[in-house]
Order: sequence, then structure tokens, then C-alpha cells
Amino acid sequence: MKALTDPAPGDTDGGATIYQVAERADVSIATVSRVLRGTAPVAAATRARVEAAMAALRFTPSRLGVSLAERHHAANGIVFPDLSGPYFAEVVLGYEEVAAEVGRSVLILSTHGRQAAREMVLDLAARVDGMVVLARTVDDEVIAEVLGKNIPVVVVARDRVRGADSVNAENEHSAEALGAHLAAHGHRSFAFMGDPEISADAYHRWTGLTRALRAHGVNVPQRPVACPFDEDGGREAAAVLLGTDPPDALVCANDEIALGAITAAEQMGIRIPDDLAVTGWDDVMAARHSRPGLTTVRQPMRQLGAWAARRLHERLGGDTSAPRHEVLPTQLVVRASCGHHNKEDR
Amino acid sequence: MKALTDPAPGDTDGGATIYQVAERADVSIATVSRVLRGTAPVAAATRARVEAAMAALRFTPSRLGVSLAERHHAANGIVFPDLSGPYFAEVVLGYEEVAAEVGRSVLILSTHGRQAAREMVLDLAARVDGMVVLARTVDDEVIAEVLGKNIPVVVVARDRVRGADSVNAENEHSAEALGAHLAAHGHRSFAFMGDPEISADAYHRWTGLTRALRAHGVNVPQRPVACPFDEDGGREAAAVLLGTDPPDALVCANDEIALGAITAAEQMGIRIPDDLAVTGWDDVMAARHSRPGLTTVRQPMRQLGAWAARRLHERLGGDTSAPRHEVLPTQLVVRASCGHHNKEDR
DNA sequence: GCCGGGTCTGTAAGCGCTTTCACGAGGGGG
DNA sequence: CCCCCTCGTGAAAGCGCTTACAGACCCGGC
Repeated sequence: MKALTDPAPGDTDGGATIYQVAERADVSIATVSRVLRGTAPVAAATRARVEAAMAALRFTPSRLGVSLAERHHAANGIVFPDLSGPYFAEVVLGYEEVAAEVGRSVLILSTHGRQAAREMVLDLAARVDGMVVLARTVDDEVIAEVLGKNIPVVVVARDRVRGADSVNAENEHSAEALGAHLAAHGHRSFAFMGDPEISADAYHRWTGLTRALRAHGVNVPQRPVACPFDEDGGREAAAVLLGTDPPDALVCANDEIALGAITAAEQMGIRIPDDLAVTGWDDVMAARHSRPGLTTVRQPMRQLGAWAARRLHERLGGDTSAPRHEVLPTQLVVRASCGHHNKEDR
Repeated sequence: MKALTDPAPGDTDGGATIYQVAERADVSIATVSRVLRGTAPVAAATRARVEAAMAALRFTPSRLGVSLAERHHAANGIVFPDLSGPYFAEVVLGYEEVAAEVGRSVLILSTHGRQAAREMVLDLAARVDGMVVLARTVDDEVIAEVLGKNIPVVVVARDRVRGADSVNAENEHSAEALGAHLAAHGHRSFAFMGDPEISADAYHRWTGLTRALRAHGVNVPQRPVACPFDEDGGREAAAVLLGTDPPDALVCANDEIALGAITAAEQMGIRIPDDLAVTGWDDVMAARHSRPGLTTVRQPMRQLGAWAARRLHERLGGDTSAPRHEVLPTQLVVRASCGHHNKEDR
């Protein structure tokens, strides 16, 4: 179980190259390449010799060599702000899943709000055939720069960028539906938490909400309460807000903010939903397990990523049609945090 | 704002190469490379010309060319079963964060329990300088194969593999502590949910639990209840278990199983914690928002990934010392789901 | 017997970089 | 005034593959 099948001594490093295989099989590297890819007929006997040599040397072609010769990477990238919440993780998962299906590796890049985002994205661009950019991780001009290198880009959860495909979850209508539902509950004083400046989604949710409130003759809050999109952000901002001028309905740009706000409210002795209605966005796992259950808007997070991956694949397949802009439907999920309902509340 | 700074016509594709820059600056490609990397002195005037040319052509060196010449990828991979739960997402995030800090791109690969895992991992191995493997995504022999190509591997949440570094969260002691706590609550009939066959973590948790039970003279369940590590898995398995032979304490291998079990129990009219204690593992966001709050064991998920990234970096820096095996501490988090306590229950 | 057409294989030219080596031009010390 | 060293630069050899292009060989048909 040794000797014969062991790699030739001396190939201490990395792995065998096509040259070593060729030499061992006593053929030219062209022939090895041909059996590797099946691009041309190879005599059965020769093929057998080559295959034996490959096996003996545990040969795996160098991706670098292949890619350089083929002039593409067979890899795609995805850029997101961070992976801390469930939202981006789900999108990335949906993306990876279909990317893998169509045979492309995926490189991830989290900008972490770092200054160097531009450089990082450009570096990524040099390693992939195409990429998807989530939310406002980088400026439009960086995306333009990437597109300028002939690398297709599809943006997700972000306003359209010239020359790039895009996919978003529907925001305004669901925000209107949410606002209408809340107004029907009798809530008259609203606040919106989340920063429309740093998230296109938040912007459209805010827009839709204000429109609904106006339509229902409800006072529209002056401005959104800008806060980070995580639990701490929601908790801290809510603590301030509820301490000074408590509204009776709190519409949050995502579930984490909402859950943070609920924590703050409970600490202050404010009862949900009796004293304060709170709603989120996304429908993450914690939303359905929290008590009261969090009223929220479910987004097709996985599908967002999947759509992006498929579109990118089409582009890389040579599709040069005009950019497409997809909007995926969302769904209002009413639970107990926005007020009591007839049904058994949870 | 046109003309001068525009890329030369004709470079319709991909991007400029070092040759075009060299030609435009009227120097050799060696000189361009030198200003690019600062590896040798270049006269100020020459440097300026080259830089101007690079800017005009929007030149970015081809990663493929660089890597092939440098003989490494400047990229690492990470393999995980899937990203659906918060656990793996957090580990990946922790990994990406430090990998990015030390200047390495990261490739992700989710095996999704696919048959082709071996091929996928080997393909990944051809694209990276090192990789981390989470849990039991592939067999030891695949890892050996990767190591054989001189690619360092660090495994996470998995038993040791010859030749690879490893990092795990402490399992047995915390499981014992958990078991002791539960026994002190007076629970006498236990069940464990999660499949020790497919998760090293689950195996050690099961082991620790049984040891604690024995130490406290409590009946040890015959065997664990094998179920998928997600909510549905927990819910379905719990529905069966609670319908036939309900224990009074249910120790689950992760929070999602636990949350699913709680859902099933509530549907059957079983009260938590009065009729049944339930505990999880990980301390994900939903664990602290669910009511009753879920008693669980907090794992340093981010740090698991971060440690792996750092260790890999050391290896790639030339460290050839014996494999290191790190165990990160965990923390029992007692909430209401395991029984009433003196403190205000949540 | 010669020719056209497969089949199979090798030669060599890239792909876009890095880096070694060699060389010419200046400059300071002896 | 010559030698030696440093500085600045170009030529060219890789890195590990893919893929024209071309040549050798073997058939069968005329």
C-alpha cells in the first residue's frame, strides 16, 4: 500500500504540475490537458497511462494556471456590510447556494463600515468574474468603476445603479399596509426607527409609512429616529425616545431594532402592546419566538440572494440586455406586538 | 473631463495589462512592476510617468498574474455545512473579520450535505493557501488529502484530525454544569435531542450530560433523540417524544432545536417550565427574546472563527510547529425555561 | 499505388505578472 | 584618472495551464 502509488519523491511542495504528469506518462502536456478536459480524442492506452500518472501524483490542476489560460476565474464575489444580523447571512446563503449549483466559487467581503471599502471592493473585483453588492456598502462610483472593468454587478437592497441589475424586496406598499394596520388599531402618534440615510430599504419603508399615515389623517413624525440597525442601536435610541416623548406606535426598520426597543420599553415598565405598539421588519427567528410575538414584514431573504446569483450567471453567460430590476414580494406578518387582535394572541 | 484621462480606445475588455501601462509610460514592464510593489528604486520622473499611465488606463494588476508569479493566492477558504442557523454565520463572520484584517480574501463553501462535498472541498483547496473546516462537513481523509497538498487546515467544532490545528468550544464541563443545574431543580427524567453522530459538539454535550446525571443519581436516557439541528427538526422530534413518553427535562444540542421543541410543547398544552424544562445551546438572539427565556450555554462563536483565522495566518507565515488544539470557554446562561428561580424570571 | 480524410499527438505561443541578471551611467576615493 | 559601487533600467526566464497549428499515421476508395 505504499511505493507504487506514492507521489514521486521531491514533490514536497504544493502538488504535482501538469509537466510531471506528462513526464511520468511519457506524453506532452497537451495530451494531459486533453484527457483532463476531454477536448480532443485521446487513444485509450494513452489515456490510461495519463490517468495512472495523475492518480499516482495526486494531481489537481492549478486553478491559477487554468484561470489564467482560460481568462476567467469561475468565481463570483459578494459584498455586504457585515454578517452580524440574520438578514445578510440569509441573503449570502441564498446566493452561495445557487452560485455553487452553477459551479462558481464565492468570495465574500464584509466591509464592516471600514474606510478602505473602495480598495477592498476593487481588490475583490480583480479576483472574480462578477459580483453582487448588498446595500450601501460602497458608493455608486465604485460600482461604476467595477462595471468599467467589464465585471457585471448586481445590487441587492439598494437603489438602482446605472448599468447594474438590481433586486429588492418590495418596501413601500408593505410599509403602507403596515401603517394602515397600525392606524386601524387606533394608534395616532408614531415614530420610525432606523436610518434612511444609510439604507435604501429604510428609506422606502419610511416613505411608505408616512404616506399611509397621511392617508389616514394621522400625524406624521417629523423625521425618522436614526439609529444603528442592531439591538443595541434600537435599545439605546428607544430608551431616549421613550423617556422624552413616547409615541404610541414604534415602527422599526428591522426586527433587531424592534427587539432592542422592546427590551428598553420593558425595562421602563412600558407594556407592549398595551402602552406601545412595536413592529419590525424581516421576520427573523427571534421575531416569532419573542413574547409578545413581533409584528413584522417578512422578506424573501434567501430569494434575494438567489435571484442575484442567477442573474449574475446569465450575465456571465453573455447576456448583454438592458439591466433588469426585480422587486420581490413581501408579506405583512401580524403578531401581538402591534395591539390585540381577535385571534389568540401570541 | 474626457479625453486625456480616458482609457485608451481598444481596451474594451477586462482592463489594461501591465504591458499597456509600460508602453504608455515608455518603460519596460519590469519597471511598472517595481513602482507597483516598491521592490526597487525607481527614478522620481519615471515613477511619475508610470503612475500617470496607470491612472489613465485605470490599471489594476491581474490577481491571476500576480498569484501565479508569486505562487500563492492570498486567499483562504472556509467550509461549513450551511449558513441557515445563526451559529455558522457567526463563526464565518468572526473568521472573515480577522482574515480581512491580515489581508486575505475569503472563499466560502457550504456543503449543504451534498454528496459532492469531497470534490467541492478539493476544488476549493486549489484556490486557497489554507482553509478551515467546520464540523463534520467532510471525512478525515479528505482533510488529509488537502493537508497532503501542503495546504494548512484548521478544524473548528470537530474532533482532532491528524496534522491539523483545531479549536472547539468547551462542551463536556458545561454540559455537566447544565446537567447538575437541572438535577438540582429536581428533574429526574431526561431526554437529549440532537445527533451525536453528525456533530462532535453534540457528542461531547451528550457525554457530559450523562456523566452529570450519573453523578447525581439520575436515570440516564438510553440514547439521544437524533434530529436535524434546526427548528423543524426539534419541533417534529419533540412532538413525537412528548406524545409518547414525555421526560421532565429536555436538553437540546442547540437553541434552534430547543425553540422548536418549545413550540411543539406549547401546541400540546405542555407548560414550560412547569411541566417540562427545556434547554438549548449557543445563546442565539432568539434565546434571549423567547418567553420563557431559554436556558442555554453561550458559545464564543465569533472567537471560534477568529482563532481559526489567526492560527491559519500563523501557519501560512511559516509556523511548522506541532498542531495546536484550543478549547474556548463557554458559559451557562440560566433563564426561565429550565425551571423557576428566585430572581425575577424571564 | 495514390489520395483524401480521420485520429492521435507534439510544438509552441500565449495568459499577466515577478524577479534574476546584466549593463550603462554617475560619483567618490585613492 | 581609474576603480568600484550604487542607482536605474531592460531583457528574459519562469509560474501552470489551454489551444491553435501542424505533422504522423492509418484507412478505405479509386
